[in-house]
Amino acid sequence: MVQTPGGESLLFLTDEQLRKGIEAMFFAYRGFTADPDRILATMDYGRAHHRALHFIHRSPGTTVSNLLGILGVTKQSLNRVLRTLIDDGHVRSEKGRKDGRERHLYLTEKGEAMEKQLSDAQRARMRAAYRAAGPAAVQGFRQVLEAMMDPDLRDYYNRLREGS
Amino acid sequence: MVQTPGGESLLFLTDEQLRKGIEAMFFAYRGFTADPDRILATMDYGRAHHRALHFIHRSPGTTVSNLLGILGVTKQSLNRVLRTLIDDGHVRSEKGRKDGRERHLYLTEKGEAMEKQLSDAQRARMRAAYRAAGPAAVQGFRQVLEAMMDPDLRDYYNRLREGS
DNA sequence: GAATTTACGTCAGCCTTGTTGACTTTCCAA
DNA sequence: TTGGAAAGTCAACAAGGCTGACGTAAATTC
Repeated sequence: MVQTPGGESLLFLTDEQLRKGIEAMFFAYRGFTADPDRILATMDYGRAHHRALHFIHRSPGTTVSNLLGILGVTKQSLNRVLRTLIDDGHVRSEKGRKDGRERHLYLTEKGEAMEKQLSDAQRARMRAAYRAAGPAAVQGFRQVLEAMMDPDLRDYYNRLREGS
Repeated sequence: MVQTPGGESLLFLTDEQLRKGIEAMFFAYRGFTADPDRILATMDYGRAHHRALHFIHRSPGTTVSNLLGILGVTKQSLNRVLRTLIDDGHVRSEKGRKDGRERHLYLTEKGEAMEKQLSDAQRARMRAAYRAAGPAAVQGFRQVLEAMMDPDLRDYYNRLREGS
C-alpha cells in the first residue's frame, strides 16, 4: 500500500489502476452510444446527427460557428450533417437579426421529437448506471470526467445551461 | 430537493443531471483520445491501431477471435488494421500449438515501444485527472462506468488481468 | 474416413464521417 | 468603401466501419 506523507492512499495512481481506468472509459463509451446508435440505424442517420440534435436542443438559437467549436469538426463536415437535418425538417436555420451572417439553429417539432427519442434511450442507461452506483459515486464520476477534459471544452461544458 | 423515504438525495437522477452526465462523457472522451490521436497522426496509424496494440499488450497471446469480441468490429475491419501492424513489425502472429487454426498475437519489441509511447500519453492525462479528483472520486468514476457497460463487455473488462 | 464446423484471411464494394483546399456570397465594421 | 469574418458549397480523398462471398487449414463429429 503506497502512502503519502499525509497518509492518503496512492494506490489509485499505479499504472495498473490507470490502465483499468482507460479500459473502463473504452468499454463504457461503447455502452454509452449503443442505444442511440441502434435507433439511428433504423432512421437514415448516424452519430454525427445525434450530436448536432443534442446541442441544438440544448442551446436553441446557437450559431453554426458555435456548434463547430463544441463539436470540434470542420464546417464542411458539420454542414453535410446539418444539410440533411434541415432538408428533412428536423432543424430550422434562421438568418440572424442582429448579424445577418450568422445562422441560428432551432429544432422543429419533428426534430424535438426525434431528439427526445434518442436522448430518452441514452438517459435511461445513464439513469440505471447512476442508480446502481449511488449519488456519491456520481459526484466522483463527474469530477474525474471534468478533470479529463481539455480546458476549452471544459468551459463549453460549464457554460451549457449552468445547471449543476 | 428530492428526497426518498429513506432520506437519500435523488437530485442526481433529474433529467438535467443526466444530460450533464451525457455531456461530460462526450467532452471527456474527446480529451481521453486527444493525446494518443496526436501521436498516431504523426505515424501512419489511427485510433483503431491503438486499440489493437493496447489489448494485445494487455493479453499477450490473445487470439484473433478473442480480440474481435473485445473490440466489437468485424474480422475484415480488424484484419486491415492487424495486417499493417504485422507488416510493419509491431505485431507477431503465431499459429496455435494446441489448436492450429488459431493465431496468437504478440507485440514485438518495436510494438511494445510504440504501445508504451501511446499509453504513456494517455495515462498521463488519466493520472492528472485522478490526482485532481482524488481517490474517492476515482472509485465513484469506476463504479459508474462499470454500471454503464453492456454486461458481456463488463465481463471482458473484469477478466482483463484481475487487477483491481 | 468422410462430412461438417470453426478460425482465419482476403477480395470487392459500400457508407459515414472525418479531412484539405478553393471559391462565393453576404454582411459588419473600421 | 473596403477588408475581413461567417457561412455555404464543390470536389476529392482517407480512415474505418459494414456486408457478402469465397478459400483454406485444422479440428470435431458422425
